[in-house]
Amino acid sequence: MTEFNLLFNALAITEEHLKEDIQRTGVVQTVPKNSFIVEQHKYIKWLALVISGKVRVWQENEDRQILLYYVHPIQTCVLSLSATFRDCKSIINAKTEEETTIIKIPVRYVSEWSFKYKSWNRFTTHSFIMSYEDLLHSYKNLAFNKIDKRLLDYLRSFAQKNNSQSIDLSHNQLAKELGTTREVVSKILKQYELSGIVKLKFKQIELL
Amino acid sequence: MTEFNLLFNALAITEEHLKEDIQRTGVVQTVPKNSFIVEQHKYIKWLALVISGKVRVWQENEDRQILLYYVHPIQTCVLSLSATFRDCKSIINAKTEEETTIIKIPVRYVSEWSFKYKSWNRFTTHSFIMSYEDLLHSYKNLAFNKIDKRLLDYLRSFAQKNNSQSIDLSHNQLAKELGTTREVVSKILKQYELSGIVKLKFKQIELL
DNA sequence: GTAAACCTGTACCTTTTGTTACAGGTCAGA
DNA sequence: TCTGACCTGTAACAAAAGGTACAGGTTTAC
Repeated sequence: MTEFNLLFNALAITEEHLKEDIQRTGVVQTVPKNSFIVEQHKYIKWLALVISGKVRVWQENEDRQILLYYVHPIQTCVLSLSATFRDCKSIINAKTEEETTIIKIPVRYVSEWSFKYKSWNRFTTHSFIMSYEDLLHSYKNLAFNKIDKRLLDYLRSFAQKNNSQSIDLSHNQLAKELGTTREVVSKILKQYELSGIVKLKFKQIELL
Repeated sequence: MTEFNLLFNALAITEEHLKEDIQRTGVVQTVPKNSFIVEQHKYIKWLALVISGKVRVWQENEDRQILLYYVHPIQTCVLSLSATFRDCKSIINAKTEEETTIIKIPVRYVSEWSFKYKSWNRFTTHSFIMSYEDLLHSYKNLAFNKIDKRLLDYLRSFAQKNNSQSIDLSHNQLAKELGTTREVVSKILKQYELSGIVKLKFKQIELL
């Protein structure tokens, strides 16, 4: 099955004209691990739809960074979506975490289609809503929870998403996801290990 | 000018059919100060468009709360917008801060129109984008800045929005906007007063 | 097989933020 | 004018989070 067909199926796209439009204007591209898809302060020219692989989206300061979300198949980075509706610079970074295949669509079509094709309208709207609610949850989490809880939450949701009880991340990586520092993560994890909640290995954390 | 016409002007709505639809299905309502427009965990049945007045939107925990944003004329609470696309319970609270006139639109029309009418599509999309970016800024702010800076930022943007150098809020109210406690706000403000950045009065802070 | 790069653990200290407790000020309404 | 509700200031303390420093483990690439 072609990448395009995968996309059409996943988004429940039935309109033949939309299919044609996407196939005519979209570009299939496979990018290696650790490539930037979107870079802070740069203009967004394409909407990237992830077909396979994984993309990490985050914000950064001088010395810290914080995860916003991951883009999995078949999703799009809602921020490039938003940029498509008014030409603007990116306020986030997005980088592949593994080899990733995307379909790139020039931004100017994205809003045009949202009025022209019902399924595209549904897709963009739905993406916005989901992303907004995700961000809202993150915001609430950040505002009200201490890092020990945020860390455990992160580990659990990571485990759930990957359908495995072990998390293959270094303390440093975890710190960056949560916007804190390595030492803090090490300390908390050690606490959790002493409480019998996790088991620590090299670059791996096992949830018990 | 009627409330409806105010709305049509502000949103640049030209389609006569859309105007008719809005007038037929919308309900103009003036609600007193401190009324709930949306309540956490309750179903959202209407999309409220603020015509005049001001609505505060926030999230809360057991003992804390944090401001999300204010809805001013002519805007809508993007969360009720998102709720309209899939029947769901509210995850936020919204309350009038002064007497407020709204136009309520039953949720089922909102998504329908976004495909039917170009200007409505533009309006909903635009609302989403703006709100998303606002929230993203808040998130970054919360993640990377200490409360003293967040407080000062808040005061300055408040002053700017109200076009006045004095902020008529108690320390307690400020604490709730920022998700912290009254004592912390008092201490920081006193620091700023000693540094000559603000002047403190009863229920009023003047930016110098 | 070895160096360089990265990972983990931990002790100690500092800064930031929150808590408790209390004293006194301001204001609106009875 | 008195009262109760709310506001402000502040000290002393506690908890949370971050920073510094260092010791030693693991992995990868040459």
